[in-house]
Amino acid sequence: MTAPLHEAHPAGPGRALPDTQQGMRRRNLARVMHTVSADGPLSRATVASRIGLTRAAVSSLVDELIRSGLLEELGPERPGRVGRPGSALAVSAHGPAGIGAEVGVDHLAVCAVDLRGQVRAKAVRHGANRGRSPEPVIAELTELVHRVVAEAQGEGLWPAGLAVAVPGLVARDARTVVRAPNLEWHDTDLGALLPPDWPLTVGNEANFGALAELWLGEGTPRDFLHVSAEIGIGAAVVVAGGLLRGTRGFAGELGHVPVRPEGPPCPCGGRGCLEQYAGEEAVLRAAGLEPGEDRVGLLANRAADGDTEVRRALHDAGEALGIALTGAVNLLDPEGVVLGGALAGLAPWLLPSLEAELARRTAGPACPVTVSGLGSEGPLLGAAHSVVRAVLDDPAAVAERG
Amino acid sequence: MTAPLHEAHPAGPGRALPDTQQGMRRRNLARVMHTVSADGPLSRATVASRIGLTRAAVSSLVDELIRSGLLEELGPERPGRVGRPGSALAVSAHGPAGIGAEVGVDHLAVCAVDLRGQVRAKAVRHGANRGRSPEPVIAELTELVHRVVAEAQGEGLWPAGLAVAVPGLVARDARTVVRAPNLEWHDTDLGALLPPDWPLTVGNEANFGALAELWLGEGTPRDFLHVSAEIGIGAAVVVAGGLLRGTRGFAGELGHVPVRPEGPPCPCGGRGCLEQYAGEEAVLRAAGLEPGEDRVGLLANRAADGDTEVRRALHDAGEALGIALTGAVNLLDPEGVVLGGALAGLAPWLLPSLEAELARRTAGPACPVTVSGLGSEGPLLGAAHSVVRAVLDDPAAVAERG
DNA sequence: ACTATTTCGTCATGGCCGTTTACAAATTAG
DNA sequence: CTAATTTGTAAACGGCCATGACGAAATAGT
Repeated sequence: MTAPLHEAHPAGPGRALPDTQQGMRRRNLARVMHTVSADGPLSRATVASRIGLTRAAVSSLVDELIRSGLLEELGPERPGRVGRPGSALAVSAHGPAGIGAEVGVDHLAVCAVDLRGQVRAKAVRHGANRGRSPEPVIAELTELVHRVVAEAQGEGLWPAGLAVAVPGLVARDARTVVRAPNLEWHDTDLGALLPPDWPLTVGNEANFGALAELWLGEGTPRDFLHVSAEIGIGAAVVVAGGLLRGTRGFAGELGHVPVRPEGPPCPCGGRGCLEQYAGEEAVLRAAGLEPGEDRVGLLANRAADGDTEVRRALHDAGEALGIALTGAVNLLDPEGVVLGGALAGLAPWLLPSLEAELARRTAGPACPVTVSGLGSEGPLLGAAHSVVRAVLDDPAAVAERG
Repeated sequence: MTAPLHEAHPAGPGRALPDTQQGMRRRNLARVMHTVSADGPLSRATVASRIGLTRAAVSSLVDELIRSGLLEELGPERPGRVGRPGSALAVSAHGPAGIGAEVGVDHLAVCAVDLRGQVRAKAVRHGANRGRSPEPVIAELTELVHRVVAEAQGEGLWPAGLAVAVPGLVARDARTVVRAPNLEWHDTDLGALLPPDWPLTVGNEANFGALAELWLGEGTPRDFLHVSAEIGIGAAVVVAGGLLRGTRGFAGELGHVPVRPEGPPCPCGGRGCLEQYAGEEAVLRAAGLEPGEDRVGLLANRAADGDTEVRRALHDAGEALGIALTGAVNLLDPEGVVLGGALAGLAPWLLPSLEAELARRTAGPACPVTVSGLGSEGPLLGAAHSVVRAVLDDPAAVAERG
């Protein structure tokens, strides 16, 4: 019953439901959930006027949602205005929870997020996973999932689904990891390894990071480009509040956009790809550093210390990013560009040259570039929230499992 | 009541309607129209099973559509199978018609297309429009519209709306031409100049061309990139069967994607933009030709004659296109790339180098590049069909006007 | 303090719409 | 010529939202 991640939100809540009365009911349940979730505690009357139904209809919908444990009645509102005060409704803090998991290159993490968006349980396990075979890694992850679920259940929550963020390309079935270079995994079906019988979604780390930015970022627009560097350089394209995945699920490969057509050869077969200028390896080499643990932190420290070689390397990387982004911005006309993942930490030294290139090459006002405020938690939160969004999108489907 | 063109189709038929019983009815009317329109004559029972409603419900919907003149009963189907034969339904050939218009640099054209997609009336007027002020041009266009509408009415059709394709950027209101360099028009509100009281949509020529490709092309995928060169070089991005317009409506500016970051300066402010290598002016200069009338035809003729200078110019342009498209393909992972407009006619000499670059720079199988079969009629047909699609998307809205 | 006013939530009624069930019509298979 | 199958329609049914009325709970005015 879990729709592919990328199709969960292109046209708003629950658009895949049939056009029969039951489908209408389910869509309206979803609209109530979305409205209450988005705009805090709300009275039935307010919800009614926002979504264009009558108070009576909303009353009936709310009753059903309360019976299912998805909505809670908080009690009478503070009056303020004339008239009988409404009864404040909020999304339940004791209903379903979204379980998010992340397979990082050197850590595993799992968390549970309730419908209000609060992280209610979390478990992390450090240790390098590069080169380990999938089975033991997933076994460890499964153990963390069980621990987090137990903790969440202690608070009255129950798991509505699991979403796993991995640093690699994921097939459109949202279960199979096609290629994860930094883990050295190929064509691995995580669905067979992960035990839960509740809905499972596997997705690309950068994509979940972009969704976190969309759902959690302050003032994030509904059309933007999210650029992150973990495995090479990836961009997630968000259009109309939904992720653009591409025909094969490979959209957003910004790392292989040509920056200088006759530049250094790239493993992809091309020449002068962005990764040859702004990829982790390229930047470390240009900065005169050896690859090793926590390379990004090292770069940031050296740059902060005023290391000219490192600063020059980051300056040049920003320039290349600016050139590649100029192409992307011309093509997509997004409302903004967000730097996330490792790029966020290096932004102070990347941004000047990046923005200069972008401004220089754009006719009108340049596309604003901002830095993600979610730190390294983006993908994990995005994964957990994707499950929560699925509940909001079709509350009727999940209510049956309560 | 006319939705902006680009939002007419992102999520299928009539998705903006309210979730009330009447909205449900309207959406189901739309689904019946779309089904019958797409898959030829169909019986009520077949339609019912395709869209997942019961025969009784479809009967009622079809009755309403027949009464409105949007559907026609063709008579009993040829039996073939056991059981009572169904009664074939087809979209009406005597109902509403979409009026499409095109303001070209050296011609004006108007046509009427019926719900079946047939061109039923057409009028063209040759003559250069470059530099003329909008008023007299629009007056001439209006006269052509009246003539075509009269002809269509003679065949029992009535106009359901007008869509105008212009070679320039159009504001999101779908009425105002922000900038049309080849016409030398700026900030012109065509809505004020065009008389019809039926719905009006003004759109970019390249976008309408891409929609024509989407709706009329043989085997055109639902996710593709349509590249055309009339004013500079424009690309239309089609995602999930809908046009991607961008925040300001400027998406698809492929012409200003950087190809060689330190190449020749471009009026846009950048350097080495695609237009500096594959733009009309650049190609003519490289080929050693003077700008003048029918420049594209001249290029094609010379190339066909084996003029080495021209062939080299086109080879180089194809190379630059290939580089720019590599970036776009990496970013969007489309199912294919379609060359339209003037590029279609020059394809034989552009394609080899274009495809070579694309293949060289892509890891997996290269994105297939095809050539539009619609010739120069794409934008005009796309405009007319956009009106037809609007009717299919909300038949109830248009039935009232019959 | 008391009344009028406003707003909220609910209930009963009604209308719209797709489903279910039943049936006549039209064809093929034997 | 009968049995089987499929189509289209009609009537009864049930679900769902709209409408209108009502009691409840607050404010505003006297």
